[in-house]
Amino acid sequence: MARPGNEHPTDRELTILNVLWERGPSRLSAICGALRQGGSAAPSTVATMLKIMRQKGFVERVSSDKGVVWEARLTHEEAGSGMLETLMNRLFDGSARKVVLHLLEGGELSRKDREEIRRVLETTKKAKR
Amino acid sequence: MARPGNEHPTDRELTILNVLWERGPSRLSAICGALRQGGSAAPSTVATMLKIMRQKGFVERVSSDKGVVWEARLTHEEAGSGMLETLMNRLFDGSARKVVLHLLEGGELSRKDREEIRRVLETTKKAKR
DNA sequence: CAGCAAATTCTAATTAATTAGAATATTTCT
DNA sequence: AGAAATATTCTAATTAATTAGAATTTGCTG
Repeated sequence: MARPGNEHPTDRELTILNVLWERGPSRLSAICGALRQGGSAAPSTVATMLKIMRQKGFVERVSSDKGVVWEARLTHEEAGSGMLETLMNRLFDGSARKVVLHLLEGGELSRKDREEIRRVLETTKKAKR
Repeated sequence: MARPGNEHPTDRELTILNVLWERGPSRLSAICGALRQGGSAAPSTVATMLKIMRQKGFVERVSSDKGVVWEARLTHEEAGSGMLETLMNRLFDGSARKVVLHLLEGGELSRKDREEIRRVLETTKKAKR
């Protein structure tokens, strides 16, 4: 047996997905253009990547009237939830509480951020569950 | 050029690190034993993995009086912070706030968890920053 | 101490991920 | 249309990650 392949997008794949999430369905050239900001990205490289991502179901290839466009099938939301959950399980005992506390103690939240969090906590206080 | 290699431990590497974090410095056999719960783990496989992880600086090989033991050099804390930060940057605009809100809204926190979070928010309210 | 058992290292095979040059197809401009 | 520019696909090379069989070393037992 050899490596099993990741269920989540890789780091490079994410850079491509990010473009699609931001700009919506795009043609290859547009993706390459967007990626050029911040490093190299030969068109053929991106194309190969898209092919593989397509096999994984992360993106879809759609032939519109004006050539081929690529669109994300995996949503930003799904990717975020999935990857955060995996990380949570692997490094935070599967506890969302631990993740939150880690962030709170990490000092990466401004006063305003904390305000907002408190507000959300209040709002959902009486919610079910 | 080809793949650049990940700065963070891979999923499999994390399973090994988790053992070391839980049990402290361990010999290969102990690691294999711990991994056996939950899938395969040929000793030679784990050994190869440790060798690579050593090159990456994730673990250290220490010859004690009673044979070789392996210990984690990368701490649980470091791995958690680093990986969470990378994920945050890639999928949450680098915003800890967004991660927290995502978790709050995901409904994965019990009433008790939310209590604790609120308490921590209070405590650090007047802190600097 | 010989012999068995457990532990460790050596060596190598397999697959995923990443990269891009060359070839081909398409569009655009004169 | 013909040439030039642009976009896309084909093909293949390179490296990381994962796996483990075989060989070797180390430790224990009778």
